[in-house]
Amino acid sequence: MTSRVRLTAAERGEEVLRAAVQAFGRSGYEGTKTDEIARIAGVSQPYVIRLFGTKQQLFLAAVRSVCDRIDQIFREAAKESADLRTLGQNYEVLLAEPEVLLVLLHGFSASAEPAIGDCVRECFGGIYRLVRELTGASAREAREFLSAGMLITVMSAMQVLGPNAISIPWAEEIQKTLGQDED
Amino acid sequence: MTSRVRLTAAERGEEVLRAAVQAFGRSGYEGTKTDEIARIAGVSQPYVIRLFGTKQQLFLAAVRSVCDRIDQIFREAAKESADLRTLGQNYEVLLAEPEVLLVLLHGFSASAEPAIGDCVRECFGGIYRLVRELTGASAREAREFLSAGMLITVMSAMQVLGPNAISIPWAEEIQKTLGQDED
DNA sequence: CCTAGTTGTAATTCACTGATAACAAGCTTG
DNA sequence: CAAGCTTGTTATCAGTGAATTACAACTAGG
Repeated sequence: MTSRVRLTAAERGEEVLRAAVQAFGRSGYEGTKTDEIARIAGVSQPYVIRLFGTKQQLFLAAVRSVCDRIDQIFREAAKESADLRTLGQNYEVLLAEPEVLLVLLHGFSASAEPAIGDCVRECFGGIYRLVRELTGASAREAREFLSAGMLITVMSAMQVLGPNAISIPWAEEIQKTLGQDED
Repeated sequence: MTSRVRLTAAERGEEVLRAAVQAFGRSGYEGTKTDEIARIAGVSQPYVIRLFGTKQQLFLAAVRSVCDRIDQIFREAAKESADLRTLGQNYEVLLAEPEVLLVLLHGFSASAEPAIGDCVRECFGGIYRLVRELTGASAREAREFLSAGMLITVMSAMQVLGPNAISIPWAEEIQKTLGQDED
């Protein structure tokens, strides 16, 4: 019926994964229906399942995908200048790709599910280690850095930060302090 | 069948609300079934719905409830000593009541739902304002304080902080830095 | 060109879940 | 003690959503 082109399973899988990041970012693990992911990707719902086995495996793939993206951003930032300030500025760039932060947050939230918890702990631990390696920051400096990142993440989820953010006094007050020195 | 005592709707509502905080803390908004809440509270599932109207309204009540709890903890802490350090130490006390932090986190995650977003923004804004009022902290100090709180919250969700936390090197490294001075 | 593998869909299943309705039992107040 | 309100349950429904199965259409290699 459709005049869609045929892709290899790997290519189609990439498209579905991108759709999954969008959808999971909006509605979380439990809240997202595989049907919705299929609709975004432009394929049928059963095919989404066949490509990834289960909804949970697709979610894990989405979490790993956004962690890779964060990894990538930090590595590129460190090429410019290997300090926390530069990494932080680039983390805020992620506000323009809200799905990335949101999938991460939904991963935290779904950590009670054992398989998801394992994956999320590994990913977050990886980011912590990467930050310290790239910048040579102390544990405490890295902790403060990640803390700020977590606030940005939850504020993004609350839709008070980033593009098309709801304008609220307290949120703007906090936002103004984000550009300031960390030490 | 049961030899349960009859309570007033208000009293039973309190019990159901406590059960809801437990359940939503574990499984989030979408992931928690009203049936599970009913089981914990020891009442039938339809009664849970009748007491709160909808699952969403019950979730909102749970979010407000944990915000009140945080409010309460900060106010009590400030009676001892009205500074961020004292408030922070008391926030860490919440690690012993993980449901509180987890419901808050699940609230952030579910903020895409308009009614939930409104409620969560109001609650979080209230906490920010309260912290500043109680301690006289600057916007930036308050932001750093809340940032640390958010990291504690997500680490609690990842089960790497608090009682019966999974032991992981990077998590313990971060935890050690939490007691240190903030400035 | 035909056959075997690959990509994809339609139809269906089946367990589950929030919500409603109808009903039962207990209190309380005149 | 009867009538009416409150507390609570059982039965049920209508919708849904992940997963399975069977099938169709395309493609490539011999």
